[in-house]
Amino acid sequence: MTGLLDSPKTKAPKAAAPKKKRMDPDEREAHIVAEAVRFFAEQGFEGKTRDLAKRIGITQPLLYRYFPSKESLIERVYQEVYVQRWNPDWESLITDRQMPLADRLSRFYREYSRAVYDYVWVRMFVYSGLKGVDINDRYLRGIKDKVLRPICTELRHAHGLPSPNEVPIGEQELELAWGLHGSFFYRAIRRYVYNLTSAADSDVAIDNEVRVFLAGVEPVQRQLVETQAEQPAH
Amino acid sequence: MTGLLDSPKTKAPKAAAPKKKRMDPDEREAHIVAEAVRFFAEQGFEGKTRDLAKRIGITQPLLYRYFPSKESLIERVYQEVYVQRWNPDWESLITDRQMPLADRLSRFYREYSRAVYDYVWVRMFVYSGLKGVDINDRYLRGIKDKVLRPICTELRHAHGLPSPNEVPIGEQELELAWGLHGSFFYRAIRRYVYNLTSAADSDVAIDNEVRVFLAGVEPVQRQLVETQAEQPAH
DNA sequence: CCTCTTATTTATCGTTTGATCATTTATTAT
DNA sequence: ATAATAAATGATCAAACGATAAATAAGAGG
Repeated sequence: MTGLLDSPKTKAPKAAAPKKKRMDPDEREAHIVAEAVRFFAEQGFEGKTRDLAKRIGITQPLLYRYFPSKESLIERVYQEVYVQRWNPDWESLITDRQMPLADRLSRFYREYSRAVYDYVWVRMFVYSGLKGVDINDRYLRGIKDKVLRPICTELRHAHGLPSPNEVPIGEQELELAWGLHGSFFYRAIRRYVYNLTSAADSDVAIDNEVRVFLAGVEPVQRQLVETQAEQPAH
Repeated sequence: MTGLLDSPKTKAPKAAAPKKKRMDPDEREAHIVAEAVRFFAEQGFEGKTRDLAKRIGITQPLLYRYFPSKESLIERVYQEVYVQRWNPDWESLITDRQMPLADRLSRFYREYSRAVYDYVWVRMFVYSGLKGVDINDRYLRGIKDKVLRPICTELRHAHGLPSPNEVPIGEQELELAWGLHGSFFYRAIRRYVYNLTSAADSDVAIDNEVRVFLAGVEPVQRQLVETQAEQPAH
């Protein structure tokens, strides 16, 4: 199972620990990481190690027995959050032309939301974006290549337009797919960054967004592709 | 000119100061605020006062002659950023039925982007969202009431559907408008939070998004309104 | 029971950070 | 020029922070 970010580590978190004054090192480490993930998602990476320790129920110096520095703990937290949240099957789902495109997009965004529509994931992604960590750039490049470009390609096919081999996908055309993606992801931002609660069911909202998009995108894409065909390289 | 956030202060920033060893207090204060705005937008509110002072070209204690605490400076920065960025004319623009709806939406989002599609504004808005400052909640409530609900109402009118007085606007219906708004604002996030550069012209992208939205939204909204009419209160 | 190992704590160091105060120095008024 | 005003600096404090080292105590093995 290859993630969208290539990362070597693959380690399943252990089961919850019973009340014990002294923990097995592996257990303790897993426990620290698990709490640190939520802690930094809430407080940001400037969160204080003393606060984290208090929350875990240990003393602050104990953190330094398991991680040589705060930075290394944060590094570990990153891995914990961003690894294993991408299912490579999704790429073939989007391009599976035996299924109607509307179903493919709905299913993809429903399943993708299961992995990503999550307090920790969203906040940490935005935090690291603001801080300029390279993770976002890599990840979004993956989104572009493995989701948005394929969507454009499938739209071309559905609308009887030339394939990307014949006419490359232009910036504005790609922006259409970003629009769909944005209407999806912005809901997560509203919820987990802005803390807005919505009574609207996410799956239903996804279906509706896909319907609106597919019902309206054809003439716009057609125009963009025709323009692109005339001026292959701007 | 009433802002989307009700705020009392209205003070125009002065002109740039010439090289002078000693500044007029008003000038100096304006200068500090102007630099602090960019500084906190970059670094976040945990940015150090010493770094800020070095950047301004003054000593750190001088900040405390103009602001009693770091917190008060941040408060001032908030006001500077969020006041005067809302044009009340936009509300009447959206509801001006003498103009085609497509033009209204395109014009609104083009003009709105002039005010909001900005490094400082976007980053600070997201920062304060993560930190749980109340500004976001108030602001987005304004967006909902002054932009998204009106859009839903105008869509109802354009599609010959009952007005919100007869059938109230449901959550999922509102979510459609959030979708348009998200496809717009997510582009700003990509650029200023994730630091992704796009060759796509923003105004063109807005026009395309509005076109896709208007061309595809009708059947979905119709279905939602009909469902809503049957079950007025969930 | 005693001993050994080591997980965990207590105490503390060096630095950073927001904030204060006495001093200096540029500018204005006389 | 001289005195008065206050803008700006240098020195420094107290608390907070990441990190270290020595002391404590929980658990395993004999």
